Amino acid sequence: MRIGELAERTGVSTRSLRYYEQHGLLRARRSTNGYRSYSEDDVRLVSEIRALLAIGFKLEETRPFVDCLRQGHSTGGSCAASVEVYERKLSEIDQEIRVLLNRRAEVAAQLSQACPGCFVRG
Amino acid sequence: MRIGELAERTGVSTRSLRYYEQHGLLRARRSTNGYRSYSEDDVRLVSEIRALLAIGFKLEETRPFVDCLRQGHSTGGSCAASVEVYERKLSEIDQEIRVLLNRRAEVAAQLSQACPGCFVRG
DNA sequence: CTTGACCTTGACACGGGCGTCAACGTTTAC
DNA sequence: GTAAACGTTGACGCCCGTGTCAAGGTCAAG
Repeated sequence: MRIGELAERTGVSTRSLRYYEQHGLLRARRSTNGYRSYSEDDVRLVSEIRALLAIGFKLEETRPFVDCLRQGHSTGGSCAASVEVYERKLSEIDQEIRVLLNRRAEVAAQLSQACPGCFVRG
Repeated sequence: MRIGELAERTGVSTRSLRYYEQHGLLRARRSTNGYRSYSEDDVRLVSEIRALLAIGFKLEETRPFVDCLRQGHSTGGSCAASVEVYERKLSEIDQEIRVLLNRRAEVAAQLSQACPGCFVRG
């Protein structure tokens, strides 16, 4: 299929698909006219990328998952490198949560000082 | 005092001070030679801005606090507009925390599926 | 042949706060 | 006098994924 159909089937803009390719995450055969040509596997691959981006992964972090799929695994997360990224991401998220909790406490403290009558739940 | 001294006393780069001025948060008198001239009050003002930025405020969101200080209040948070920003910020932070918690759960779920032996605390 | 839908590459814009450099004026110290 | 340290404005870069536009090639339908 061509890029337009892949875009439609995955819900991803052609701009993004070309961007993924530019960064080596998506590879396309080329037709004789120069058009990109994709297979069914690429639909899954793009879906995997989007699913990861949706839960806060950076594009670069999806690379191990993409490689994993290319190596024939049914799931992008089945490889050791992917598991490592999962675990690293977990700790990053935990760290961000800690930062936000600290910020929240700080803001709440300042608010209650500036406005003693304001009740701050939490 | 001139910009270099203000930068040193507040620990803020001159670049940042000019940036704040460019966005109307900091105002400087000008000496005859064109140099910016600051007062003691500006030290407090810059400190207020930095304290707010440090807890996740956007620069624009510090404006009510700055205005509040300019109106003679001893604390930037003593004005109604500031309190509103505090409260809005609190709910924004809460929302971000919820998003991160959802992401964490999602990542943990995918990890435990990809690697059943991996123990995920939380 | 023309129209229009599709494809190609390349490039600019965004947001946000700041680093950093250029090119130049001023003041201070020697 | 001159060098160093300071000041000025203006501009570009960064991150990062995407929108959007430009200028063109390709193909199917009429």
